This record gives sequence, structure tokens and C-alpha cells, in this order.
Amino acid sequence: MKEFPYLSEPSFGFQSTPFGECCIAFSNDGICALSFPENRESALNDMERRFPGVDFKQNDDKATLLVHQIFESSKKPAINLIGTEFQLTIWKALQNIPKGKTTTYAKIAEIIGRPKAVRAVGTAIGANPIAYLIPCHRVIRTDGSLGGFRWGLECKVKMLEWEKK
DNA sequence: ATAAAGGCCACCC
DNA sequence: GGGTGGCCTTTAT
Repeated sequence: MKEFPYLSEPSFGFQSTPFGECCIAFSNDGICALSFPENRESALNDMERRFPGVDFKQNDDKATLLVHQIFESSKKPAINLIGTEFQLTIWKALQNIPKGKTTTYAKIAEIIGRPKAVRAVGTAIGANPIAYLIPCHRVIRTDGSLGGFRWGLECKVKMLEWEKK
């Protein structure tokens, strides 16, 4: 990722969720990253890779507030998606998958009008910066198997189970 | 400019 | 179940 947008007061924090501890990054324009890393160090590495050179200030209080809004209230905080045109198209399409339902990588490719770009769709979904809010966990393979998940298949399963009820 | 790497799919065995 | 070739975008040479 080469050029990359200005973020007003970039901040981040860690907070526990129903799916383990998450790392959430945000600015005055909204949430720009939400991840469920193995450990805190890998979370920071991921932020550095995605937003090279940005000096995120730690703010666990705001992180706690945001995570509460996400998982314990119906209110969805603002998000700030940053990516290529292709990625943005796909990430927006993911937001139309209803909670508790699943779709496939091939169907997403259909929806965005690029039926042959299935492989690239998988790659783009894997690059989703805002886990859960952009429900990449609701996308599985055409043959019914789970497919992959950036933060571990176990996490994907947990999210799907949690949404079922 | 080119290569290599992906959260895939259809098709074969 | 496992392996191959084709597909398309992104990232690294």
C-alpha cells in the first residue's frame, strides 16, 4: 500500500469481545481497523503494514466505548474504509449480507459484476480491515466448506454460531 | 515491467 | 479426499 489518506487523531486500543480480544483503530472519521489477532504485537504489526508511518495513540477508553457500541447495542459506529476501488466495492457488498446468513465467494463476484474474478474476491475479502463490522465471516465456499479466515477459522466459526441465535 | 502469491472454482482422479 | 489449470487483483521484485 503506497499512498494513504490522512487520518485525524489516529488512535487505537485493545478490548475483549465475545470472540476474544480485539484491536480497534479509529480516527475522527470513524473506525479504520478491527482485528482479532493472536497477540498484541501482531496487531501492531498489522497496523503498521496497513497504515505505514501513522502514529496511532493508545486510547483504551474510547476503544472500550466503541466495542460496547458494536457488540452490546444496536447502534453501529461510523466506519472509515480505506482500500482500492475493487476492495471497496467488495467490502460494501459484504455489508448487505444479512446477519445470520451466509453467501459464497462466487456469489459476491456475481453481485459486483465480475463473475470471473472469484479468486481476486477471496483475496480482497481476506484484506478486509474491519472484521465483524464488514462481515467477511459470512462468506464461505461454493462447495459448502468454510473457506479461510484471516484471524483463524475458529474465530469465523464462533462468529457464525453467535449470529445464529 | 514482470513475477509470485493469494480466505476460489470447476474438473479430474 | 487430493491435485491441476485458469482466473483476477495486489504486492514485491
